Amino acid sequence: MNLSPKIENFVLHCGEMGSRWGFNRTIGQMVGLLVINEHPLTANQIAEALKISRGNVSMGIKELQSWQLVKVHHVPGDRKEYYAPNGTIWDLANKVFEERRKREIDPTLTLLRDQILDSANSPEEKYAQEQMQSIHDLLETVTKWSAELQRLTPEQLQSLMKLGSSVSKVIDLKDKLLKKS
Amino acid sequence: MNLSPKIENFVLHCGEMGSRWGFNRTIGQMVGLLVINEHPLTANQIAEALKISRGNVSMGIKELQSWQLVKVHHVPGDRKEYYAPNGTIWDLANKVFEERRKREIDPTLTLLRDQILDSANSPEEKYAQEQMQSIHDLLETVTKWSAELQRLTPEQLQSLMKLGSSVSKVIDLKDKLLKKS
DNA sequence: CTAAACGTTCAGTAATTATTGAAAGTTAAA
DNA sequence: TTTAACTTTCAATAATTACTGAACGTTTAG
Repeated sequence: MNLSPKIENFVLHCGEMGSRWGFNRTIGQMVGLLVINEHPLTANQIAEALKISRGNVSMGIKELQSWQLVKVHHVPGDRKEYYAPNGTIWDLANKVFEERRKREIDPTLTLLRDQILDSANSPEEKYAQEQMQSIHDLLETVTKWSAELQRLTPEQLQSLMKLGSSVSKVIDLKDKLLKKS
Repeated sequence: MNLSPKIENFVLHCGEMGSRWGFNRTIGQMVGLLVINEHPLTANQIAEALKISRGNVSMGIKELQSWQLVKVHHVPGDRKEYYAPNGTIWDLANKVFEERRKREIDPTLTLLRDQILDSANSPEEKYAQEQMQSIHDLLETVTKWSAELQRLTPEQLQSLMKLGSSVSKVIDLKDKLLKKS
């Protein structure tokens, strides 16, 4: 496993971005490495390519599996496990998006639902309650929207995104549209 | 600054979520505190409420300003600075979203643009190139889409998000719609 | 000009998070 | 059943990130 400079560059970049995408540097590099290689890699190949310990690879793979970002391949007559990205680039991005929604939004939504049920017993709490309600409504809207997007086929999604500046036209015609349906 | 249990609960939760939203625990708490309080707070009030040092508040405010999440108020005849959220809940969410796009997507887009210009000189690089192109296209689509969403008024945005399950109908009618415009 | 009241900076330290590597677990061939 | 070829786990440690508090900077009132 000797990476060409171009590929190494990409992998290192994924490492730097790793923590911003929700994992850590090593796991970012692992994603980059798996995505950029046409063929599945063994844990040892990953350890060697990234110059990290075998144990670290094992933990990283475990984490990536919890995000559903990798799948395991087996070669007949070979006991090693071969790891590959679990789907296309598009699929992976979707999974990251979904998983982050679960981690970044769902817990707050749960908390807010509980808090809102309690009644306020001071002016400060009254205001706090209102703010919590706003946050709740926002997050709920985002969650529903995100569920809708997940239901679309990749083609529909691309189609929607490529609407671009005509999005506002769509919105303006929404009412007319809804009457038809 | 003595927080009621309910409010304290919310603030602590914001702290726990802080790092998932892109900052750290203290800064998460600061956002929570500012949002949940009807009136702007001074740095000392923040320090006291969150039981952190004055210096930490100063650094936190600086960070929040870089995200454009707080604004400063002044009271005539009072030298203290009063901090408040920079807009509605909706505005804040938008700013976090936008800032995160800058940090999580833009640097990768820049890298990929450069890498794609270079020609591949081996089969592995050929494949790598294709993958990078896919990632690039995906990120570019997301970036453009996000720019579109930023251009909408909050009302239009809400309206779009509330389309819910009729999103697919909108997409299916896209062609018809585009012909009209 | 001086002092008081504020804000900022940053070196040192504390807290958290990531990594290693050795030990233990698992599987299957011989 | 033994052994070899793997994977996993986790305590110790390294690396990173966050926080404190003292020193310094700035502004204004007296």
